[in-house]
Amino acid sequence: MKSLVSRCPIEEVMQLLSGRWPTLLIYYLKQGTKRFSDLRRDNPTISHKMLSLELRKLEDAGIVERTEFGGYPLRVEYQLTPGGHRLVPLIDALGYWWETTSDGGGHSSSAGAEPVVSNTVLRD
Amino acid sequence: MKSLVSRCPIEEVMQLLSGRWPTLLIYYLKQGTKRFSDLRRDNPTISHKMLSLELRKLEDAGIVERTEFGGYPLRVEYQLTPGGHRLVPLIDALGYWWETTSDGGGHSSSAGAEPVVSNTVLRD
DNA sequence: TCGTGGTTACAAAAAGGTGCGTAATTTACT
DNA sequence: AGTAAATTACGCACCTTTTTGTAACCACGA
Repeated sequence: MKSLVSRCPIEEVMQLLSGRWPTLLIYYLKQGTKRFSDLRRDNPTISHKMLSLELRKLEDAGIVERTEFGGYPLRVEYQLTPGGHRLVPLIDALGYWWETTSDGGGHSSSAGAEPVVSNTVLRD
Repeated sequence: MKSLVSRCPIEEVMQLLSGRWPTLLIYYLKQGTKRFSDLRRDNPTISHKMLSLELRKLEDAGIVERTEFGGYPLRVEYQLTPGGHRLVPLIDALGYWWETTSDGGGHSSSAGAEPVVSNTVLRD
Protein backbone atom coordinates (compact mmCIF):
# COMPACT_ATOMS: atom_id res chain seq x y z
CA MET A 1 0.00 0.00 0.00
CA LYS A 2 1.30 3.38 -0.82
CA SER A 3 -0.74 6.00 0.87
CA LEU A 4 -3.41 5.58 3.42
CA VAL A 5 -4.78 8.88 4.55
CA SER A 6 -7.31 10.70 2.46
CA ARG A 7 -6.38 14.30 2.80
CA CYS A 8 -8.84 16.39 0.88
CA PRO A 9 -11.32 14.95 -1.58
CA ILE A 10 -9.82 17.00 -4.34
CA GLU A 11 -6.61 15.10 -4.06
CA GLU A 12 -8.57 11.89 -4.31
CA VAL A 13 -10.50 12.85 -7.41
CA MET A 14 -7.45 14.11 -9.13
CA GLN A 15 -5.61 10.96 -8.34
CA LEU A 16 -8.43 9.16 -10.06
CA LEU A 17 -8.85 11.43 -13.03
CA SER A 18 -5.24 12.26 -13.64
CA GLY A 19 -3.68 11.11 -16.82
CA ARG A 20 -4.80 11.09 -20.41
CA TRP A 21 -7.26 8.29 -20.30
CA PRO A 22 -9.80 8.55 -17.50
CA THR A 23 -11.62 11.59 -18.78
CA LEU A 24 -11.37 10.44 -22.35
CA LEU A 25 -12.90 7.11 -21.51
CA ILE A 26 -15.67 8.80 -19.60
CA TYR A 27 -16.22 11.01 -22.58
CA TYR A 28 -16.75 8.06 -24.87
CA LEU A 29 -18.67 6.10 -22.31
CA LYS A 30 -21.23 8.84 -21.90
CA GLN A 31 -22.34 8.00 -25.40
CA GLY A 32 -23.67 4.74 -24.07
CA THR A 33 -22.63 1.19 -23.50
CA LYS A 34 -19.34 0.23 -25.01
CA ARG A 35 -17.33 -2.91 -25.34
CA PHE A 36 -13.63 -3.21 -24.80
CA SER A 37 -12.94 -3.20 -28.50
CA ASP A 38 -15.26 -0.26 -29.04
CA LEU A 39 -13.23 1.80 -26.67
CA ARG A 40 -10.07 0.79 -28.39
CA ARG A 41 -11.55 1.93 -31.65
CA ASP A 42 -12.70 5.17 -30.12
CA ASN A 43 -9.22 5.76 -28.94
CA PRO A 44 -6.70 4.01 -31.12
CA THR A 45 -3.63 5.22 -29.28
CA ILE A 46 -4.38 3.55 -25.99
CA SER A 47 -2.67 0.28 -25.50
CA HIS A 48 -4.46 -2.88 -24.67
CA LYS A 49 -2.96 -2.96 -21.25
CA MET A 50 -3.70 0.65 -20.40
CA LEU A 51 -7.30 0.28 -21.41
CA SER A 52 -7.92 -2.64 -19.12
CA LEU A 53 -5.96 -0.96 -16.36
CA GLU A 54 -7.83 2.31 -16.60
CA LEU A 55 -11.13 0.58 -16.97
CA ARG A 56 -10.52 -1.34 -13.81
CA LYS A 57 -9.53 1.80 -11.99
CA LEU A 58 -12.72 3.51 -13.03
CA GLU A 59 -14.67 0.45 -12.07
CA ASP A 60 -13.11 0.35 -8.64
CA ALA A 61 -13.95 4.00 -8.24
CA GLY A 62 -17.58 3.32 -9.01
CA ILE A 63 -17.61 5.36 -12.17
CA VAL A 64 -17.90 2.54 -14.62
CA GLU A 65 -19.86 -0.64 -14.41
CA ARG A 66 -18.55 -3.77 -16.00
CA THR A 67 -20.92 -6.38 -17.28
CA GLU A 68 -19.54 -9.69 -18.36
CA PHE A 69 -21.53 -11.97 -20.58
CA GLY A 70 -20.59 -15.62 -20.63
CA GLY A 71 -19.59 -17.57 -23.64
CA TYR A 72 -16.79 -17.29 -26.08
CA PRO A 73 -15.56 -15.14 -27.56
CA LEU A 74 -15.91 -13.39 -24.27
CA ARG A 75 -18.14 -10.34 -24.28
CA VAL A 76 -17.90 -7.53 -21.79
CA GLU A 77 -19.74 -4.27 -21.73
CA TYR A 78 -18.90 -1.06 -19.96
CA GLN A 79 -21.14 1.78 -19.05
CA LEU A 80 -21.19 4.71 -16.72
CA THR A 81 -22.80 4.31 -13.35
CA PRO A 82 -25.14 7.02 -12.07
CA GLY A 83 -22.18 8.46 -10.22
CA GLY A 84 -20.20 8.44 -13.40
CA HIS A 85 -22.96 10.28 -15.19
CA ARG A 86 -22.98 12.93 -12.50
CA LEU A 87 -19.31 13.41 -13.15
CA VAL A 88 -19.75 14.16 -16.82
CA PRO A 89 -21.03 17.73 -16.57
CA LEU A 90 -18.22 18.59 -14.20
CA ILE A 91 -15.65 17.41 -16.67
CA ASP A 92 -17.45 19.24 -19.43
CA ALA A 93 -17.32 22.38 -17.34
CA LEU A 94 -13.57 22.06 -17.15
CA GLY A 95 -13.43 21.77 -20.89
CA TYR A 96 -15.57 24.83 -21.24
CA TRP A 97 -13.36 26.69 -18.83
CA TRP A 98 -10.38 25.87 -20.93
CA GLU A 99 -12.01 27.04 -24.09
CA THR A 100 -13.06 30.33 -22.61
CA THR A 101 -10.00 31.17 -20.62
CA SER A 102 -6.90 30.23 -22.47
CA ASP A 103 -8.18 30.22 -25.93
CA GLY A 104 -6.15 29.26 -28.88
CA GLY A 105 -2.83 30.95 -28.83
CA GLY A 106 -0.76 33.24 -26.71
CA HIS A 107 -2.12 35.20 -23.85
CA SER A 108 0.13 37.95 -22.74
CA SER A 109 -2.04 40.49 -20.94
CA SER A 110 0.69 42.52 -19.31
CA ALA A 111 -0.91 43.38 -16.05
CA GLY A 112 1.48 46.17 -15.22
CA ALA A 113 1.58 46.40 -11.47
CA GLU A 114 4.22 47.98 -9.37
CA PRO A 115 6.90 45.30 -9.54
CA VAL A 116 10.15 45.84 -11.23
CA VAL A 117 10.90 42.94 -13.41
CA SER A 118 9.23 41.71 -16.51
CA ASN A 119 6.78 38.97 -16.12
CA THR A 120 7.60 35.90 -18.08
CA VAL A 121 10.56 34.73 -19.99
CA LEU A 122 9.23 32.82 -22.86
CA ARG A 123 10.19 29.32 -23.50
CA ASP A 124 9.50 26.64 -26.07
CA MET B 1 5.75 23.37 -29.65
CA LYS B 2 5.63 20.10 -27.99
CA SER B 3 2.18 18.73 -28.51
CA LEU B 4 0.03 18.60 -31.55
CA VAL B 5 -3.11 20.54 -31.96
CA SER B 6 -5.72 20.55 -29.28
CA ARG B 7 -7.95 17.58 -29.67
CA CYS B 8 -10.71 18.24 -27.23
CA PRO B 9 -10.43 20.89 -24.55
CA ILE B 10 -10.96 18.28 -21.88
CA GLU B 11 -7.75 16.60 -22.81
CA GLU B 12 -5.99 19.90 -22.52
CA VAL B 13 -7.31 20.77 -19.10
CA MET B 14 -6.57 17.35 -17.77
CA GLN B 15 -3.08 17.53 -19.09
CA LEU B 16 -2.71 20.71 -17.14
CA LEU B 17 -4.38 19.62 -13.94
CA SER B 18 -3.13 16.07 -13.84
CA GLY B 19 -0.85 15.11 -11.04
CA ARG B 20 -0.88 15.73 -7.34
CA TRP B 21 0.21 19.31 -7.31
CA PRO B 22 -1.72 21.55 -9.68
CA THR B 23 -5.05 21.38 -7.91
CA LEU B 24 -3.42 21.49 -4.53
CA LEU B 25 -1.53 24.61 -5.41
CA ILE B 26 -4.65 26.21 -6.73
CA TYR B 27 -6.35 25.27 -3.53
CA TYR B 28 -3.78 27.08 -1.44
CA LEU B 29 -3.49 29.95 -3.84
CA LYS B 30 -7.16 30.70 -3.62
CA GLN B 31 -6.48 31.83 -0.08
CA GLY B 32 -4.59 34.76 -1.46
CA THR B 33 -1.14 35.80 -2.50
CA LYS B 34 1.57 33.37 -1.57
CA ARG B 35 5.29 33.29 -1.81
CA PHE B 36 7.36 30.35 -2.87
CA SER B 37 8.27 29.48 0.66
CA ASP B 38 4.67 29.87 1.81
CA LEU B 39 3.60 27.28 -0.67
CA ARG B 40 6.32 24.97 0.48
CA ARG B 41 5.10 25.36 4.02
CA ASP B 42 1.52 24.76 2.94
CA ASN B 43 2.63 21.60 1.31
CA PRO B 44 5.73 20.24 2.95
CA THR B 45 6.04 17.18 0.78
CA ILE B 46 6.60 18.99 -2.47
CA SER B 47 10.18 19.47 -3.49
CA HIS B 48 11.44 22.85 -4.50
CA LYS B 49 12.03 21.56 -7.98
CA MET B 50 8.50 20.33 -8.36
CA LEU B 51 7.09 23.49 -6.91
CA SER B 52 8.87 25.73 -9.32
CA LEU B 53 8.07 23.41 -12.18
CA GLU B 54 4.38 23.27 -11.38
CA LEU B 55 4.20 26.94 -10.67
CA ARG B 56 5.66 27.70 -14.05
CA LYS B 57 3.25 25.34 -15.71
CA LEU B 58 0.33 27.06 -14.08
CA GLU B 59 1.77 30.40 -14.99
CA ASP B 60 2.13 29.42 -18.61
CA ALA B 61 -1.44 28.24 -18.57
CA GLY B 62 -2.61 31.61 -17.33
CA ILE B 63 -3.88 30.30 -14.03
CA VAL B 64 -1.24 31.82 -11.83
CA GLU B 65 0.45 35.14 -12.02
CA ARG B 66 4.02 35.49 -10.92
CA THR B 67 5.21 38.77 -9.55
CA GLU B 68 8.88 39.23 -9.00
CA PHE B 69 10.10 41.98 -6.72
CA GLY B 70 13.67 43.13 -7.08
CA GLY B 71 16.21 43.12 -4.35
CA TYR B 72 17.81 40.44 -2.37
CA PRO B 73 16.93 38.08 -1.05
CA LEU B 74 14.76 37.74 -4.10
CA ARG B 75 11.07 37.94 -3.43
CA VAL B 76 8.44 36.44 -5.66
CA GLU B 77 4.71 36.33 -5.15
CA TYR B 78 2.15 34.09 -6.73
CA GLN B 79 -1.55 34.58 -7.05
CA LEU B 80 -4.43 33.28 -9.07
CA THR B 81 -5.43 35.13 -12.17
CA PRO B 82 -9.12 35.82 -12.82
CA GLY B 83 -9.14 32.71 -14.97
CA GLY B 84 -7.61 30.78 -12.14
CA HIS B 85 -10.30 31.99 -9.79
CA ARG B 86 -12.96 30.83 -12.19
CA LEU B 87 -11.39 27.42 -12.08
CA VAL B 88 -11.68 27.08 -8.33
CA PRO B 89 -15.39 26.28 -8.07
CA LEU B 90 -15.05 23.65 -10.76
CA ILE B 91 -12.34 21.89 -8.83
CA ASP B 92 -14.38 22.20 -5.68
CA ALA B 93 -17.28 20.61 -7.49
CA LEU B 94 -15.11 17.63 -8.28
CA GLY B 95 -14.19 17.34 -4.65
CA TYR B 96 -17.81 17.50 -3.69
CA TRP B 97 -18.65 14.86 -6.25
CA TRP B 98 -16.07 12.59 -4.72
CA GLU B 99 -17.41 13.07 -1.24
CA THR B 100 -20.94 12.32 -2.25
CA THR B 101 -20.35 9.41 -4.57
CA SER B 102 -17.65 7.25 -3.17
CA ASP B 103 -16.90 7.09 0.48
CA GLY B 104 -13.22 6.57 0.56
CA GLY B 105 -12.36 8.56 3.61
CA GLY B 106 -14.03 6.35 6.16
CA HIS B 107 -17.46 7.87 6.31
CA SER B 108 -20.50 5.85 6.99
CA SER B 109 -23.23 4.98 4.54
CA SER B 110 -22.19 2.14 2.32
CA ALA B 111 -23.37 3.10 -1.09
CA GLY B 112 -24.38 -0.44 -1.82
CA ALA B 113 -22.65 -0.93 -5.09
CA GLU B 114 -20.51 -3.96 -4.53
CA PRO B 115 -19.70 -6.53 -1.94
CA VAL B 116 -17.58 -4.71 0.52
CA VAL B 117 -14.26 -6.21 1.30
CA SER B 118 -12.57 -5.18 4.47
CA ASN B 119 -12.96 -1.52 5.07
CA THR B 120 -9.44 -1.13 6.33
CA VAL B 121 -7.60 -2.30 3.30
CA LEU B 122 -8.06 -0.29 0.24
CA ARG B 123 -6.09 -0.74 -2.84
CA ASP B 124 -4.70 2.09 -4.82
C1' DT C 1 -6.80 -20.28 -36.62
C1' DC C 2 -9.26 -16.41 -35.33
C1' DG C 3 -11.39 -13.37 -32.12
C1' DT C 4 -12.37 -11.49 -27.26
C1' DG C 5 -10.95 -9.61 -22.84
C1' DG C 6 -7.48 -10.07 -19.77
C1' DT C 7 -2.91 -11.02 -17.50
C1' DT C 8 1.97 -11.28 -16.98
C1' DA C 9 7.08 -10.22 -17.74
C1' DC C 10 10.21 -7.18 -19.33
C1' DA C 11 11.76 -2.62 -21.36
C1' DA C 12 11.29 2.18 -22.08
C1' DA C 13 9.96 6.60 -20.72
C1' DA C 14 8.34 9.92 -17.69
C1' DA C 15 7.85 11.84 -13.22
C1' DG C 16 9.85 13.00 -9.09
C1' DG C 17 13.57 13.73 -5.29
C1' DT C 18 18.33 15.29 -3.61
C1' DG C 19 21.74 18.20 -3.45
C1' DC C 20 24.79 21.79 -5.23
C1' DG C 21 25.45 26.35 -7.32
C1' DT C 22 23.88 31.31 -7.95
C1' DA C 23 22.52 36.03 -7.02
C1' DA C 24 22.98 40.67 -3.68
C1' DT C 25 22.37 42.07 0.60
C1' DT C 26 22.10 41.82 5.62
C1' DT C 27 23.54 39.86 10.02
C1' DA C 28 26.98 37.26 12.94
C1' DC C 29 31.27 36.31 14.43
C1' DT C 30 36.22 37.15 15.05
C1' DA D 1 36.94 46.02 9.65
C1' DG D 2 36.79 41.68 7.38
C1' DT D 3 35.23 37.36 6.57
C1' DA D 4 31.57 33.96 6.91
C1' DA D 5 26.92 32.58 6.90
C1' DA D 6 22.12 33.02 5.92
C1' DT D 7 18.50 34.42 3.12
C1' DT D 8 15.05 33.39 -1.45
C1' DA D 9 13.80 31.46 -5.59
C1' DC D 10 15.30 29.13 -8.55
C1' DG D 11 18.39 26.07 -12.53
C1' DC D 12 20.98 22.03 -13.33
C1' DA D 13 22.84 17.34 -12.95
C1' DC D 14 22.22 12.93 -11.20
C1' DC D 15 19.59 9.20 -9.45
C1' DT D 16 15.35 6.60 -8.01
C1' DT D 17 10.56 5.51 -8.50
C1' DT D 18 6.39 5.22 -10.99
C1' DT D 19 3.93 4.86 -15.10
C1' DT D 20 3.30 3.29 -19.67
C1' DG D 21 4.35 0.56 -23.84
C1' DT D 22 5.40 -4.03 -26.17
C1' DA D 23 4.77 -8.45 -26.78
C1' DA D 24 3.52 -12.89 -25.69
C1' DC D 25 0.34 -15.93 -23.44
C1' DC D 26 -4.31 -17.82 -21.71
C1' DA D 27 -9.10 -19.19 -22.11
C1' DC D 28 -12.37 -21.56 -25.56
C1' DG D 29 -15.87 -22.00 -29.16
C1' DA D 30 -16.70 -21.35 -34.20
